[in-house]
Amino acid sequence: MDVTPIIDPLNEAQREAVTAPQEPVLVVAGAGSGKTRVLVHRIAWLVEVEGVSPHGILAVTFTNKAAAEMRGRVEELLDIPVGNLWVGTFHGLAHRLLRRHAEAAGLPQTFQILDSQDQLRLVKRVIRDMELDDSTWAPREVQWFINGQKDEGRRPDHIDTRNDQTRAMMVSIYRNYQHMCDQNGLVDFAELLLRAHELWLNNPDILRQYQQRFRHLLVDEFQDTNSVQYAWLRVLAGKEGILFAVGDDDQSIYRWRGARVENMFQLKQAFPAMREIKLEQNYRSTSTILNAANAIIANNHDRLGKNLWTDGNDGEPIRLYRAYNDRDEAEFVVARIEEWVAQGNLRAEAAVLYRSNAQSRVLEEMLLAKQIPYRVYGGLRFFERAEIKDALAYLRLLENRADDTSFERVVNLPTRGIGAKTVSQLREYAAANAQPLWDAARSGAGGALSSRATTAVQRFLLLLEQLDKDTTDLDLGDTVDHVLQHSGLLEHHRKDRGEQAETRVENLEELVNAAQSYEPDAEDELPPLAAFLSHAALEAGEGQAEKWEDCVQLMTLHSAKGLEFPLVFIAGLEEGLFPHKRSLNDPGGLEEERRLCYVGITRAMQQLYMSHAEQRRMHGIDNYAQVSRFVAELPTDCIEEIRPSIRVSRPAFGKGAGFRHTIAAEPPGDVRLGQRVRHGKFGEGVVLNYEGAGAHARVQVNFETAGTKWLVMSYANLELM
DNA sequence: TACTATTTAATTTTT
DNA sequence: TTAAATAGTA
Repeated sequence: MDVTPIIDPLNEAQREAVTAPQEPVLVVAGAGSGKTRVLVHRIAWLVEVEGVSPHGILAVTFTNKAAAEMRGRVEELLDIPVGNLWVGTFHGLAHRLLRRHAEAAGLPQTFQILDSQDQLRLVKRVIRDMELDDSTWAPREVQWFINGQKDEGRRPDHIDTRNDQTRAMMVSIYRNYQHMCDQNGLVDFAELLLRAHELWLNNPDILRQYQQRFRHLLVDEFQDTNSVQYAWLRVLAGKEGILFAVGDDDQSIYRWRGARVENMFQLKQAFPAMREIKLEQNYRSTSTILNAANAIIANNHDRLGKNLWTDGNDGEPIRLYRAYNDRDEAEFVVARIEEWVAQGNLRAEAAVLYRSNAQSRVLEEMLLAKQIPYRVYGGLRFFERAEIKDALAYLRLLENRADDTSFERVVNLPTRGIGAKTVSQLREYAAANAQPLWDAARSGAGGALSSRATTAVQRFLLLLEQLDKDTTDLDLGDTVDHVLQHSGLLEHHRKDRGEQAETRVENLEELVNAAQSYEPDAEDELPPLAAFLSHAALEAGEGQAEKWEDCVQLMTLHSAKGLEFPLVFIAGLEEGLFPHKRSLNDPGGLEEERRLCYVGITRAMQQLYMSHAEQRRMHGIDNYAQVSRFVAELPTDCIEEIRPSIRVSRPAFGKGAGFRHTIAAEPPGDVRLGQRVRHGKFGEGVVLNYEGAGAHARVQVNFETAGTKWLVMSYANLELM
């Protein structure tokens, strides 16, 4: 057998990982060190050389994209279809297990998946039903709480609420929410994982079956696993399972979403035989860029520790630009991109990275003004669009009449005279009788509805029954088409004028296409419609399905993870923005920001620009910030500061012009960050922040006794100390 | 029921 | 500033 294609393209460390004996392995893979290659080749090695059947291998990733790529590359390398190899996301695999063992998992066969939008709606409803004030119990925070608990594997009963009223209330919302999900056969993302874990724990025979099958567990991006995912893996591995984990602790940027880097550190205890291999040779960036990345991340503690290197050349220095304001910064970035393109490079090779989405705005305006095509990552995905979700709600009701979320979504869409009043009557009746809205509607809420409402509701029920009947013999594409035509949804959007309405109609037509060309995963053994609905929830689709055009890439640092670009800009390196002020409270948060910076830097292949603005307009008011601490952490010999060319006058935007601007560029009065001040009423304190200029300038002061306050400079009469 | 005015809050988002 | 959600009005 010829193993050259499998081991030849590998460097020494990669080869050690790929050809390691069948024992637990942890691969600490730095950015750009070829971790996907190692995973793919490891699978090939196991199959081709070690004689392991693909049937006995499970490979887990976080994103559908990564899963698809891995599957594709394995098939390419092995040159044979590997149908019974399980490759998928944690959520996808958990979903598959729950479908296969729905009963053992305590779920109805027809359970539906809630995406985070659906989940938020449901949380809102629960809060309302409990007659709680939703400003005290902000639905987003409650959702956050519930998911946080689930990510840690905690059910309501596991949570200690002694001496904590707030927590106790959170838990009872959680409990009611879960009750609602169970009643309606709904499963949110976190629940997929938690249930799958509980499936192992409660059904030893099922667990054993999978333990015997999957002797090899390969996990990508291990630093991003949360507690439940980790527990799920450990239980599945048992005593015999062989774990091959790949990850980079320095690229852990999802702690705030439940990811636990510690899982990576604990592996050695959990699997004493664990062999640790570091991939430090980088094939992406110049050594200047790598030096900068290494220097930044060296400021973090709690690392496994590694140093990226390359045998490539130094490349160009990292350019640092200090802008007057955000527009100046954008202008600078766009000018550099124009140069890049003028040198014959592709726009698509340039990426602008930023900390928060709002920053894209100025950049977009500038790109628009210069007529440079661009693409902003993020935003609504195809299956998350309102009109698509409406259509899916009809389809979900066909699958599962007990899906109240979907019921409420479309019961009056298009409008058919079922107003808020009627729905709330139905809801009340359904709650009182512990039955789905569908059943409540069938009984006309026990006769409580007005005759007009009753007819309207009956018409809706009949419509759905009719849709169900008419689509029994249709294939998936025709079913979706039929539902769109006969539910009145398409008509509803067609009669709407305007560009947006047109897009909506196009999207709905696209949905039919998507259904027509959808190929269910053979392993999932689901009826086509059910499979399609799950697919829609688990894989939200592309952001903008635009046709390919050579455009500049704009995205947050988070969404840049895993990507690479010849030319990279990191914009907005300012204290309070990056690192973000909301992560400064705890040291862990700051370290995560630093890792984010590390991720950003390591995206760059050839050229890296970093910039910050003295003045930045946020939420409509001008803010002043100091340069990010991360800039100071860069080695000075990697950096070349770019001085703005001398201009006759400083750029002043809007009214006011030069004079005003001169004042604005300085902190109000003589106040500086960290300055001690005294106030007549509040006593002594320290200046934390300031914003605005002239008469509107405000400072934030942390007083020793009075706490933190925002004060208007012209009134506060602060005494400098 | 649909449109308009007002209020409120604004970090990151693989599934 | 702005987007979204809510409240109020025709």
